[in-house]
Amino acid sequence: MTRVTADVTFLRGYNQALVMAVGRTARTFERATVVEATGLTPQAVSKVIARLIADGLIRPAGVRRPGIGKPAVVYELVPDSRYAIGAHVARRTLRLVLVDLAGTVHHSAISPLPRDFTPEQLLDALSVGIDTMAGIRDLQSRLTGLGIGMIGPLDHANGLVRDAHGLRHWHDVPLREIAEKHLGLPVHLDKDVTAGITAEAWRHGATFGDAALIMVESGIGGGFWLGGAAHRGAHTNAGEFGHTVVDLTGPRCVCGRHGCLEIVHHRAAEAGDIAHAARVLAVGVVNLLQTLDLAHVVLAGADLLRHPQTYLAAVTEAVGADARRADWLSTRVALSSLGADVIAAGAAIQVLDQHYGIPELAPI
Amino acid sequence: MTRVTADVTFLRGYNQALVMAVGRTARTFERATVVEATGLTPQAVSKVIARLIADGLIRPAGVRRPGIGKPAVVYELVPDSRYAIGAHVARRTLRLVLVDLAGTVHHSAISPLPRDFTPEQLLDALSVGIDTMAGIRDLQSRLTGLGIGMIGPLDHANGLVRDAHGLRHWHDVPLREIAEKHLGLPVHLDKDVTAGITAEAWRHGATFGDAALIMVESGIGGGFWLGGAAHRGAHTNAGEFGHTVVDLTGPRCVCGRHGCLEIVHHRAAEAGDIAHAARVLAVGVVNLLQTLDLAHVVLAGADLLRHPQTYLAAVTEAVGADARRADWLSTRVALSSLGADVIAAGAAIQVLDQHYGIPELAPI
DNA sequence: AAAAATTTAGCAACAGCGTTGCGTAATAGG
DNA sequence: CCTATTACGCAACGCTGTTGCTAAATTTTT
Repeated sequence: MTRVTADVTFLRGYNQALVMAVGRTARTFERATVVEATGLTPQAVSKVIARLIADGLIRPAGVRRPGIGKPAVVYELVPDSRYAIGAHVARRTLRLVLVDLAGTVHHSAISPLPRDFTPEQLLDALSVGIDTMAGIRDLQSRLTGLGIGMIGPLDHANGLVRDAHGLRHWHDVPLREIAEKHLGLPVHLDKDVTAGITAEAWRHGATFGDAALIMVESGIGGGFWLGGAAHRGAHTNAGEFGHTVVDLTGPRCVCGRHGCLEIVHHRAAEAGDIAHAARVLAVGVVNLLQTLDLAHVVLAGADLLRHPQTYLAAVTEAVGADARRADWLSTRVALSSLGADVIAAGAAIQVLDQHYGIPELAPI
Repeated sequence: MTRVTADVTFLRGYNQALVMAVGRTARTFERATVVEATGLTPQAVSKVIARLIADGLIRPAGVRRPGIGKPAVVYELVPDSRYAIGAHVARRTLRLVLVDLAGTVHHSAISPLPRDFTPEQLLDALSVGIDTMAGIRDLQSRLTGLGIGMIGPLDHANGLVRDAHGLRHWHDVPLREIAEKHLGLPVHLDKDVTAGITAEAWRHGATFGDAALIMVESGIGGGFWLGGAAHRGAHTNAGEFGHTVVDLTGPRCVCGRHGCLEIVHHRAAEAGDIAHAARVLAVGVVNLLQTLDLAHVVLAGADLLRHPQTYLAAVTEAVGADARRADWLSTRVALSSLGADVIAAGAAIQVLDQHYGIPELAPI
């Protein structure tokens, strides 16, 4: 939840979220751990911990004997105290996952969607899937909401699907509103790639720096994590990374320009030369690094994950080979740790993040 | 100043900065203006205003009679209550500007730097220039510091120049530290383009969304303003926008890759075809928009400003012509409102921003 | 000219945050 | 059994923005 002004209730939520962040990152922790990580006074941490225990979000988990002196109480996150469901809506499939407060994926299910499905058909599919998942455990009171990650363009702030590429019935659909009404759950809507990078950032913890998720799946998109938050751009349209020109004299792309990364990559892949396709993608990735100076690059997407090692090798090699990249310019390249679940899991995590993540201030 | 934990002193500084932001944006304002803009209660605004008046940062400026009822007190920023000096260090020149709290440039002076100047030579040039500027007015107590914007690579957080392109004597120079010692002023060091976009953001006020400053001057660089803050990347190396590949089969660039935006643009400009060069740059700008979805693009740099209308027209046309860009995807393209002063002014503004801008929280 | 209505300003009490000072509990070692 | 050490938390405090209410300054109405 973003807000403009800061009052004492903001302090409460903010410092509480700091402690939760420690709890997610470390399996167990004690008061001193939090004191060191945050700079809060021990007394303040005690108060925050008491509140979190009262909410059931963390719990004592034994003691640590420091050799001499009173033993320190060890705490741990209670992963199953809160859940969220995430949905990855693609052109022909719906993937649903159940994620707990620790960011662990508990169930994952994929189901087909009708060709050119309508909003109503999606809602029905969501409804069925959610009921199944919620029924597996008794989640009633612990389910915080549904996150939906899907292809854009869309308007994240207003929960509006503007004009999903290649889906005829999706023009200016107020999906968040109608889904909340239909499902009786809080709903959060975002672009697929943005949801994906959120999953990676949440799971890696606070030390996760600026990063991008590169997704190759029908098209090529990018999700960005910059300055400790997802970057969506001025109109929730950031990430159309596939439609950046890398070959001025290249073939014409569906978007009207020539030599877009997507079409050049697609031609190579179509011709069966995956290694070449991967090298083309790698050029685009290095372009991103030059522009944004990222600490992490995460590779994902169905088409990419069919040849994971080819792509990983090509991108790693291109990043490392760039002559301008000095030793202090380190960038870690990796395959998504969540595989095909990354988008859906990220969508779920965005819901958890709204409640238990660091609250943001949106100055005026 | 970034900090991890939030306490009441953070609230104080934060809400105070909100009021200052209103004061900078609007020429005059009253209590009700701030209440509406921030959501604070009138009583809270009164307290903040009282503190700011005590510090001499704002002052009453008459009354407004609302027709009926007690007249409202009108306030205004006191621009000359604080100053900062900004330096733009280029390969052969040093530009110094004096900027007041409102972001207005009062003096601007350019002086030559020796070929392959050393840190000592720069410090001497800075020293002379600063003494001159500080002598013009009696700034002693009102001078908040010196901001330096220069070519990279550098380490913003530690004030370290790593390896400035084309300057032999600039390897791992702790410029901030030695400059503070030599000049007796707080010093802030950043990349030129990042300083530049900060100037634009500060002057446009809070409604300024995600934006980029495109600078064409010997090389091509980009400064980014994303999510309400400057984006520097993981190693203060963001902005090497000129070294993104736009032509896979293009000529070899100094950086080792083929078909970088910079070399392709340079070849066109060298051949005298500025219109073509501008169109090449425009392709790069649209690439940025696809990736980052920006609300503003600001054009700057000595080479670009020699043909301002040619570049402005080419970029505006390319942004508008992109078939994928629907009507809701509006991006404003403009020339820098500060002209050649933009980098130096931005460096100065970064100093002012540290004191009177919105404080940031850096969670763990 | 006096009263009413309206708008703005600010004093005083309050709730809630993290901080500080200091006393208490729990352990190991002598 | 005493001491040193470590961890914990109550109570008072200073600070924030908020709330309730009164006072001040002006125009409009009577």
